[in-house]
Amino acid sequence: MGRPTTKDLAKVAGVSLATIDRVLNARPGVRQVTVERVNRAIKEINFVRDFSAANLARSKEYELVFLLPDHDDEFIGLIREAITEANQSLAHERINVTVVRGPANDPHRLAEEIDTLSALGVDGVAIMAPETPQVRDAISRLDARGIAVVAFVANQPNAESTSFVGINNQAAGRTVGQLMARFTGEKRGMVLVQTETIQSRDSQERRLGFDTIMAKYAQRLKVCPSLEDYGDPVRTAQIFKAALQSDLPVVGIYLMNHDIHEAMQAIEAFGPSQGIVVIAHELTPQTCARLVDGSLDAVITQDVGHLVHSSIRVLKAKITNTSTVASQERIRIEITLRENMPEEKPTVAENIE
Amino acid sequence: MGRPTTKDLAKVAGVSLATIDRVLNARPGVRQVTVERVNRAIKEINFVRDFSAANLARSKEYELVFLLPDHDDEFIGLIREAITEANQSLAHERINVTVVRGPANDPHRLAEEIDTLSALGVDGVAIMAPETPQVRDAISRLDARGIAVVAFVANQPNAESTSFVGINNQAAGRTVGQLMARFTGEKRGMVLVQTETIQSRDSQERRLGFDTIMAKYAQRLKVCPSLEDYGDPVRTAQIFKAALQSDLPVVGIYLMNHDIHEAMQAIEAFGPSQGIVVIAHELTPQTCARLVDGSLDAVITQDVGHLVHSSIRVLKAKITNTSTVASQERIRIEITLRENMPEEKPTVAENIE
DNA sequence: CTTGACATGAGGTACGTACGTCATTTAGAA
DNA sequence: TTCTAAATGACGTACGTACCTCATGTCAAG
Repeated sequence: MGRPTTKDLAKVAGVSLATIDRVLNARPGVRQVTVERVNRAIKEINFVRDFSAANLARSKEYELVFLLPDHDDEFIGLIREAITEANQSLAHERINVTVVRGPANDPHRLAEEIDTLSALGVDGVAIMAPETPQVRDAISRLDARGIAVVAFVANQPNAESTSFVGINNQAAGRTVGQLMARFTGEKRGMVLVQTETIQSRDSQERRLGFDTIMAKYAQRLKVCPSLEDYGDPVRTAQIFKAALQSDLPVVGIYLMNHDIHEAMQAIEAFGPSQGIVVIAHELTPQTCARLVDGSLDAVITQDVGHLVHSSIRVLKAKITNTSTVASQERIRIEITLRENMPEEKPTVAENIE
Repeated sequence: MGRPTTKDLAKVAGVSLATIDRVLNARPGVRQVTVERVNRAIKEINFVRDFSAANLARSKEYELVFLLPDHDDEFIGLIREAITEANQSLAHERINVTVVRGPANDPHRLAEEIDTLSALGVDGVAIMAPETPQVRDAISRLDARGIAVVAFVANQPNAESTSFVGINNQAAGRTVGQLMARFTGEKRGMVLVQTETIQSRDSQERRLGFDTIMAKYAQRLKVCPSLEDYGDPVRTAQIFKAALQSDLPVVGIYLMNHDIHEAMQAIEAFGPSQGIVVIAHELTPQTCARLVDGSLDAVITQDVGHLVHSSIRVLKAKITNTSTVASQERIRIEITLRENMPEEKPTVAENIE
């Protein structure tokens, strides 16, 4: 005997299949007493709806959308790859994932973009965007229309009923701090922190965590105010040149941006060739290469595949009103050194023949 | 229009549903030319079988077994929890996971245990056991009966057609080496390496990786021969006492065992209270606590939930003869410091009501 | 030409659920 | 009691696939 079915449930609850159906799908026309009788029976025989069969019968596909920033850095690229991959492996489960790009730095237009989604028969949205009042309101509107929402990578702490899939940035900053404190040994000097803009919540949280640990464990080091480059390569070069040529020797650099290309070039151009501990975020082809050649000492990572899959699971759970396994949805703050970089291991299973 | 169905496939291939069925399920009675015609049509319309529907029709449950060592340490406990959890979340997918315990250190009896499994209608087995000829042969026998096998945590490199779900232990050892080299700063002295037995393949690989890095980056440190404690608490205390009271100061300790309780007690009893860098494996309640209180400096981790889920996905893929997404099945070597320890974040989704 | 082996088609039932229609029962008010 | 609306039951069809039976087609050996 397998799991109990709706038939078993009907028998135990002493009602017909039709009533079971009405209760399970929250259709009208059932007395409260009967609803409760059915619910008791559900618990009694530990009934769980067979979602494969349910979806089959509904012949419904879940439409999920990832709303990503419209600029392209390597991190976003990895996310898009992971989404494509997920879309393929989830085709079996009647889940369709698409990507929509939105202007991350224009809250009004972004909010409009979000509003558009609700018209398109979308069932769930994962939003990666800086927190703004406009976005928060747009999320509420989605919520009002019964569309599931997840904050993806960037938290939306003020949007209610929106789960967050991503890392605790303050903890990430602390982790970088700890590594910086330990990797610099007993050296004295200056630590640079670079970011695109200190306006962004992520930057602020990471910086806060970083400072906490530096203050606690590395008072020998002087942590400079964040260097903002506003995404401008010329400015990046300038600020690094200035900082690296100041009196105090630079012993550590924390790169908060996803895109580290310009910064690394500036460091190589103006800094000493050896001995600066450089720590960055996100494992991309570029950061990988730089871990290998030693120009980066550590990279703080959130597993992109995990981020995407977790978001999808959470969205699906919200849509079908089921529960998720909390421990599985926790995104780890990973530390990657040259030694524990993922290798390309050979594919494990065979293809369909 | 959703995905193509068997009907569409039949139309395109110019054959009947019955023939499609025979081809898809490798039933006899179809000419080779016809099989190829169907296969061409599959590619042409990009047909993918709907496994939910297929499983529904089969009304078959997949029986998976995790064969775990019969001793109980915290790591095994975590694995068992993860399996229980997975079993619940996979009930929807008609996957049943059970745990069987086997005598890890008695290859003959373990092999018998494995043989028993094939009688029980088991479809797939994840085996966590040291590599021995007996086990390898038992795995071949499973294989011969068409039962999918995965080597879990401990690799079985000589068992053919057996995938491995776990980490590269040599890389893990290298990672520990790098951390040890950097965390000890400029200090000089001795590094201890403790293991249950240097016989085990895992220990050997980890040690090898560790030594490679120490030789390369920390020649100032003297790495001692591995201290074997054979799982005996008394012996653990003895060897640590002797090592810690020798002439050269101990600056670092690498604990390879899952169970670190005895070792840590000995270190606290006989070593200096401060300044020794201690690195261990696996994130358990105990190692967590010791990261927090500072008596451990770093823990090398493989995500247990990921291990379990990945094994299940790989087994399922083998059984249904489908493919897995390689990047998703790669188990990361994670570094955990106090700062990036997983927090208990509140459950994200609601329960069924 | 017959025979038989094999290849293929046609059609049904089942899996567990969704969802529709229509008939019937029940409860509460008149 | 009688009427009415609400609650419930009975039943059919559908989703995409598996798997069974039986009929029919084809081809080559005898």
